[in-house]
Amino acid sequence: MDIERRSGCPINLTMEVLGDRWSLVVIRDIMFGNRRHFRELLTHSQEGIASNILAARLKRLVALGLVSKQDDPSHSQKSIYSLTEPAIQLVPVLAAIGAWGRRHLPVSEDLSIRAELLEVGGPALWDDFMADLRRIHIEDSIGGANGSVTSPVLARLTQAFLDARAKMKAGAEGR
Amino acid sequence: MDIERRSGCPINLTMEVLGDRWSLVVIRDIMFGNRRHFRELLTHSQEGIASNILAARLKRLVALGLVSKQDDPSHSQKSIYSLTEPAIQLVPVLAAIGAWGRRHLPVSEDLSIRAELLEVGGPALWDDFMADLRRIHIEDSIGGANGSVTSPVLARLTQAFLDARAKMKAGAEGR
DNA sequence: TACAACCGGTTTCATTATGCAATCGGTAGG
DNA sequence: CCTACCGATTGCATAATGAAACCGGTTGTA
Repeated sequence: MDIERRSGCPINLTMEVLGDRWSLVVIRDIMFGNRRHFRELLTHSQEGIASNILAARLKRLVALGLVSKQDDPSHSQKSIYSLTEPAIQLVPVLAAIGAWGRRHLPVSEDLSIRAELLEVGGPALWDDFMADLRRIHIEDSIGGANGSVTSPVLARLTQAFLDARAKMKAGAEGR
Repeated sequence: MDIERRSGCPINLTMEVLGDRWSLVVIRDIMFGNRRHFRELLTHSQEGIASNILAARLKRLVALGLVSKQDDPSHSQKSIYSLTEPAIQLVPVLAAIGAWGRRHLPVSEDLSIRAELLEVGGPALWDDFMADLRRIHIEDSIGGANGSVTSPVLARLTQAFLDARAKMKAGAEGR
C-alpha cells in the first residue's frame, strides 16, 4: 500500500493518507473507544460503517503502518488491532479537529465531551493520554484489548469534568 | 449544500466537511499562497488539480461557508475567493496536520518550511497569522487579493527562520 | 454431539466520486 | 479585429463507496 505522492507538502501527504470519510473515524474508535476487534468496530460504530469499508480501511491502515494486527490468544479467530506510534501521535490532530468541529458544526453535546476535554486539557493532557495509549496499544497490546479498558487518564479526567459541569449546572439552576 | 450528519461527533462531522483529498489542499493554497482567483488556484497548484474538481470544491466550500466569493471590480469576469472566519480558524488544524505529516511522511524539505515554522511558533504565532488572515480576507478582501500579498507576519518570520537555518548550516559546515 | 451464536471478513451489484481532456461563451487589452 | 485569458462546463472512463447477503470456521452451551 503506497500513497500517491502528488507533492511533498506535509498537508497534501497527510490528506493522501487520512483524507477520506472513514480512516480518522476508525482511528478515533480504536483510540477513544478502545475498540480492538473487527466486530466491536463494526457494531458499536456511531456512524454505521459497512463491513466491507471497515475491512478495506483496516487493511489500508495496517499497510500504512498506522495500525497493527495480531492474533488474539484467547480466540483463534479473533484479531486484535492496535495503534502504532504514528497513530498515537495523531492525538494533537484529533484534538484540533475536534475543537474546530465543536465550534463550527452541529455537534451533539454528549459526543462533544471528549473534544472539549482535550481542548481544555491542552498539550499536557495530550501527553498523558498518549502515554496511556502507548501502554495499552504497544507495551501491553493484548492485555489492553480485554474488556472495556480505556485510558485511565482520560477516564479520570472525563469523570472529573462531568462532575464539575454537573455542579456548575446545579449551581446555576439553584438561584 | 448539506453534510450527511451520520453522527453528531465533532471528528466525524469535520471529516464529512473536510474528509476528501482536495478540500484542505485548496484551503491551504488560499491561506498560505494567497491564491484568490480560480486560475491562480488551478495553475499554481503543486498537485495539479483538475479544473472541474477545483470548481466543484470551491462551490462546495462556498456553500459550506468556509470560503466566500465576490466579484473582482478590476475585471468583470474575475471572482475573488476569500477565507471566512471558520476557515481561518482551521490554522491550528493545519498546523497539527503539517507537524504530523512532516514527522511521519516522506515530505520534501522546501515544502515543509511553513509546517516547521507553524510548529515552532506555536499558538502565539497562529494567533498573529490568523489576525493577518482576517485583515487580508475579511476586512480588505479586495485589496488583499492584489499581487502576491501574503501575511506580513508569516513572510517576516519565514525569512527570519530561513536566515537562522542558513546561518546554522554555514556554522556547521565551517568547522 | 448437536447447534446456535459469533468470528473476521468476502462477494455482488448499484451508485457516487474522481479525474483527464477538450471545450465553452464572454471579456480585456493591444 | 484578434489573441490571450476569465471562470467554469461537458463527456467520458475509471475508482471509490455503500447496502445487503453471504462465507467457512470456531466457540460456548445444552
